[in-house]
Amino acid sequence: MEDVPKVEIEKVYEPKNVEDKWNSFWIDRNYFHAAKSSDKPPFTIRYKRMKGFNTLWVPGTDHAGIATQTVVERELRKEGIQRQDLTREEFIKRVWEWKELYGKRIIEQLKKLGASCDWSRERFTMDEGFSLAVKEVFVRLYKEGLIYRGHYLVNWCPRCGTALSDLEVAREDTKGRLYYLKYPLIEDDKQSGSYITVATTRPETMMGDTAVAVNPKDERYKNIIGKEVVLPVVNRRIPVIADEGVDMEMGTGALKITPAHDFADFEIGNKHNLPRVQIMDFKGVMNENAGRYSGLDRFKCREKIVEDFEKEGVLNRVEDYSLQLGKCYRCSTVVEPMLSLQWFVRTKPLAEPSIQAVESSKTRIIPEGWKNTYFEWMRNIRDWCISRQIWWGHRIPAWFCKDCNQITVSVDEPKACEHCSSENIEQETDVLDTWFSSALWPFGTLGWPEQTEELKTFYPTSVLVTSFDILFFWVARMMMMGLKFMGDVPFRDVYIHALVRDEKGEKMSKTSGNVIDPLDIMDDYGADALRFSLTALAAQGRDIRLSLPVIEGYRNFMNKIWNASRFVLMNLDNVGATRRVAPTGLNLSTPDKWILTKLNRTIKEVEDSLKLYEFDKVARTIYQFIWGDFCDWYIELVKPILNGDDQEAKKRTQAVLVKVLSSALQILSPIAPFITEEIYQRFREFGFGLETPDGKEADSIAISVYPAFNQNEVYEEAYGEIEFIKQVIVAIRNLRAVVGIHPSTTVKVIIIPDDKTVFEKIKANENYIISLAKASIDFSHEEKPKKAVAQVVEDLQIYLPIEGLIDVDKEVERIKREISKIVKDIELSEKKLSNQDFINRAPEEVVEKEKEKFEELSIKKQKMEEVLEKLSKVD
RNA sequence: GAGCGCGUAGCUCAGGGGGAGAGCGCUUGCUUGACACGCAAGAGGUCGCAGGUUCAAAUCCUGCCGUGCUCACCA
Repeated sequence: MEDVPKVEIEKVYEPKNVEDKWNSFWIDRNYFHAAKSSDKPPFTIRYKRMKGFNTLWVPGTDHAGIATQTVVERELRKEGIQRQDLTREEFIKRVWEWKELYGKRIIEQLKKLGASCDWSRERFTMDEGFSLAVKEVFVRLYKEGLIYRGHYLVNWCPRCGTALSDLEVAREDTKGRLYYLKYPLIEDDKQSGSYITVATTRPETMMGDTAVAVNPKDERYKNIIGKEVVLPVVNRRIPVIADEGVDMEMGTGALKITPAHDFADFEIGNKHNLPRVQIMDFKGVMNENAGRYSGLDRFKCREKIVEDFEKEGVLNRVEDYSLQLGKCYRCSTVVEPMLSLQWFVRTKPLAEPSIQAVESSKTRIIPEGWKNTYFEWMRNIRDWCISRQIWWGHRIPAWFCKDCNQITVSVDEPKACEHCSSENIEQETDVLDTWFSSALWPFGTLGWPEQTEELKTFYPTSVLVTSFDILFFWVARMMMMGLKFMGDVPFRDVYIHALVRDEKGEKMSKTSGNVIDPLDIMDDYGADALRFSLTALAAQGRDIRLSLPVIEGYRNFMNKIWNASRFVLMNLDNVGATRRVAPTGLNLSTPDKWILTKLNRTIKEVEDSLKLYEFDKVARTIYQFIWGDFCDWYIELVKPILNGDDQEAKKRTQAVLVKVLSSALQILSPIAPFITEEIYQRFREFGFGLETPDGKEADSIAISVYPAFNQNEVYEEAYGEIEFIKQVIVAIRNLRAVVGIHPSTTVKVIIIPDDKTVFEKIKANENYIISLAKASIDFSHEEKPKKAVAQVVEDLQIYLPIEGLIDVDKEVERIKREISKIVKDIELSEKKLSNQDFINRAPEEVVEKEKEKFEELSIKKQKMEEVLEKLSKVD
């Protein structure tokens, strides 16, 4: 007792005391810094680093154009300032100031989580270098004709005051109304008194109608094709045209055409050369083309016009109608299709190679199910509107000439128009879609357009880990740009991880206020507990429901690891002697062999699962090994040795303990880096350092060599033996519980083995049974006990004699229940074995296994019946 | 409308043609020389419903019911 080492370790693991310390330790030591070039293949994450790869994780953020501008504008408004009160430069300065203050949240979260990014390479899409790449890409695409400018109908957010891409419009189920409007028919140049009725959800757009379309096959309208109707309110005459695209079943079969405010109508308008009448301005307010409604907001206008129509008899009827309304994904304002001059990317030529790359698995998408979603989008891709009418973002590098009206596109600011040499030029005020710049991330962050060493080393990257909701926004577009400008895919693997939802399964969002801030969780439970929870719940193809009880459970697991380590450390006396002893050469005990076998199988399973991105399996495997095998059994099996006098055995056990725990910590380290580092550093103080790839002692577990599966440490026989002994121990504990014996009382059990091998197996492990089941064993071959409860393990009968009274009836019931369970299984097994088809058609090993099972069950049944008979005789 | 996914213990979820699993919760007993954020022993399930394929189906197929998501210009 005197030489118990002076180990001072807290009973409960406190993440707060260690996490920040190790984070700055890792970063100061440059452990996450990637070599510019290396002969080692690159990959990300801690696991690969421990496997000796040159790893790089580039951290960074995009500038979130519209969202950020919106927030900053709101801040300014609190000061009574409108954006327009400032110059563009002043405003952008304000955005940068805001970004410096609040834009670090994500980075903070990442750092706190212990993300092993190379922080010296942190990038921001608005950085100078990255901006250069953006301009370069724009210019090249423009020169190739893949970017064009034109007057088209685009999705317009009247609140944000900018065009949006198709992806930035969210469709939402909305309750609306279907209004039936009567348009008077013109005959012989005057109103005939008859009408044609059209149905619309947007009656206010009628002022922009330039035709009514019907299906040429529609008998109802055949005779009025080519005639005219007169639009109420504006009194404009418009033709009735025929178009095959009109669905005769929908509405009235007559479709009002508003080319300037509806995408489908725009197409029909083009086909028939219809004029486009724009009836509202960019704020959604009706303009002079709206006649007496001019100046009204579009929704107010609708109310008013419906009211008027009702009075004037234009309105035939109104029906409730549910529709999918497009809304701005940033502010939920109803999007308005608007005619305007915008910049577009011609996407088809870029999509083609991106489709092929995934078809040929040059890039793999994991889980595979997402491939279809990717293909679906890529194959139906439409041109991408990339111009935004905001200030925060990459200003489009195009200059308009006021003399010749031509455009000059250039990376550097031009002095004069390249067409007429006029110096009277002005830069485009629009900026680019944020995603246009994010699309360049994989090469833009590595120094492109310069051909840097980093590009050569790390492009194509190994893996992108991301969420499905930006599969199109980001992944698809990185694919297009990567293939276009680097001639190769941006990443080999795309791992689509689960979306984290709240405990009710709802998507977290700021508006519904159910966001759990990871920083808060880490504050309460530690970063490792959060990391482990997310890993354990990361089953492929399923979202994560994050709830506090789950995190608490894994916090407890961290504490368990802490205490197991505490136990091992407290038992490391004679440090010098056991230091760095490889357990393989020692005279190992059966439990030693058993735990080493388990360890190696665990390592193998973990690595196999990692390769398949099955992170949940990785977590479960490690959890089971550390808690279920190492703590519950190995430590318990070994306690008597550590407390005993056999010095040799003690040293051997210490060596195995350290070896197994170290390896377990290593495979856990990529998931729980903080606690494993803390424990590792304490082990180092005792002289148990791990090695780096070049054979030096590792200053950090994060750079130690990941343990490898070792076939020489797999001991089948010892493994089976301990598994058997475990069953015996559980059986005895069960008997104790049934009878209600106090845990501290030692009992005597009678074990009746049928053959010598079994007897020897028990005998050899008697000590373990004694200490783990608090039982002494009496091998009485002849005499079965008079008064006892019993259990059967395989062909082994275990009796616990009873001194006092037990409820014999209850015990008989219990055994009978157990027997009937066995009988059921036997019957099932028998049925199979007597089925000729089964014998003939099932694989041999399955039949063999079934026979063995039948044997086992039969023996067990027989033994149980003996026990029952015995018990029944007790009065 | 099209596509994808999910219905397994009270809850959260693994598994995935040949003996129903884990964590939490629950019951019972424990200040056990690492840990009560713990230890030990238990209870708990026609694997959504109905057909089909197969020697064998919780697992594969079809349909249905429920549920979630993504995409789509249908008035």
